[in-house]
Amino acid sequence: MLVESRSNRRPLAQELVSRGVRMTHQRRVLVDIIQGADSHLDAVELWQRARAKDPTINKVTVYRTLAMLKKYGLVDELDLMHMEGEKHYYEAKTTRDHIHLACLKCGRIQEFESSLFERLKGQIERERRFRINVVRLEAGGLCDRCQS
Amino acid sequence: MLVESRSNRRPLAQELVSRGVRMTHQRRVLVDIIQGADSHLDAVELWQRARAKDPTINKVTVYRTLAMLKKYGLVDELDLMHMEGEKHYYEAKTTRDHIHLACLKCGRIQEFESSLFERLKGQIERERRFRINVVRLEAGGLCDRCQS
DNA sequence: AGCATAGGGAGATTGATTCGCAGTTCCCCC
DNA sequence: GGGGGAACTGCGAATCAATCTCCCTATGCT
Repeated sequence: MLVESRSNRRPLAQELVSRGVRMTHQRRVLVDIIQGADSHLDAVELWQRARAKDPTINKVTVYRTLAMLKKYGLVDELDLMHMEGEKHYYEAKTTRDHIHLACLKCGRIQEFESSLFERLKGQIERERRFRINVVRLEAGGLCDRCQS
Repeated sequence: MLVESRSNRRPLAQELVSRGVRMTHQRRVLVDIIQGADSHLDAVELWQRARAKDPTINKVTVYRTLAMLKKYGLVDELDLMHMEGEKHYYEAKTTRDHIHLACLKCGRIQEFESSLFERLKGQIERERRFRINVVRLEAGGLCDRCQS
């Protein structure tokens, strides 16, 4: 894991170039989609959107690019409680970790930030001397709209 | 991936019967293994241990039993940061949720409990009116032994 | 522009999990 | 202490995401 702190929302493409990563046409297309996405994308959805811009982009390239972004700590990989199959979802990493709340009834995904979460991470690092690289907190249940 | 043994609940088999679930020979074998396990088991490991007791038990039955236990909220499903492949790990649900810390270097899994975690869950339920059924918090990084 | 090499395309492959169906077992009730 | 019948299991095949291999192409440096 080559995770380093990253300034807030600098374009991913620019970020990669500054780290000496070769910027290919395919990577630029993929990275732009991830950054501009309105929702959490899985690999196949990402592939389909990429093909709309460039029909030659291969699914394997999508996986390779995602693995590369993960390696540099530029995306987070989510399971979203495996609500549909075992696929993974991806989002551009933000400066602050957040929690994903998955409604098991309607499928809506909410995000939640909390200073308690930050304190909890600090407690883990202190009490266990564990250096956290990546953390994932997901909750499954019923959202406000789906109760009663 | 060693974990303290968890007999802090009544036997799973008994729990299932009291819920009106049919107790078959296969389920008894599987549930006993899960309950007595010294580590987090994946489906195939569980299957192999079950076959040692009853060679006819089929892998599919393992998956079906795990799905059933999940449905009743009697086991937790873990990803352990997908350290080796995409398989899932299972543990009998304990009375208190805990965090899994996965060392990305040596593979050791530690468990961590915290009242901050409980407070965080409470905050989510209050502020978002979200009823949490199941929650999973995993952190990947370097354990104390693997630093420096 | 030319070169060395990292990156990409295509199809086959793996590995975990699920499906369809036929045969079997548990367990409620007499 | 047997049915009866729904629930469960075994088995082989199917699915689905993700990965590998082989070979060709394009990027970034000079």
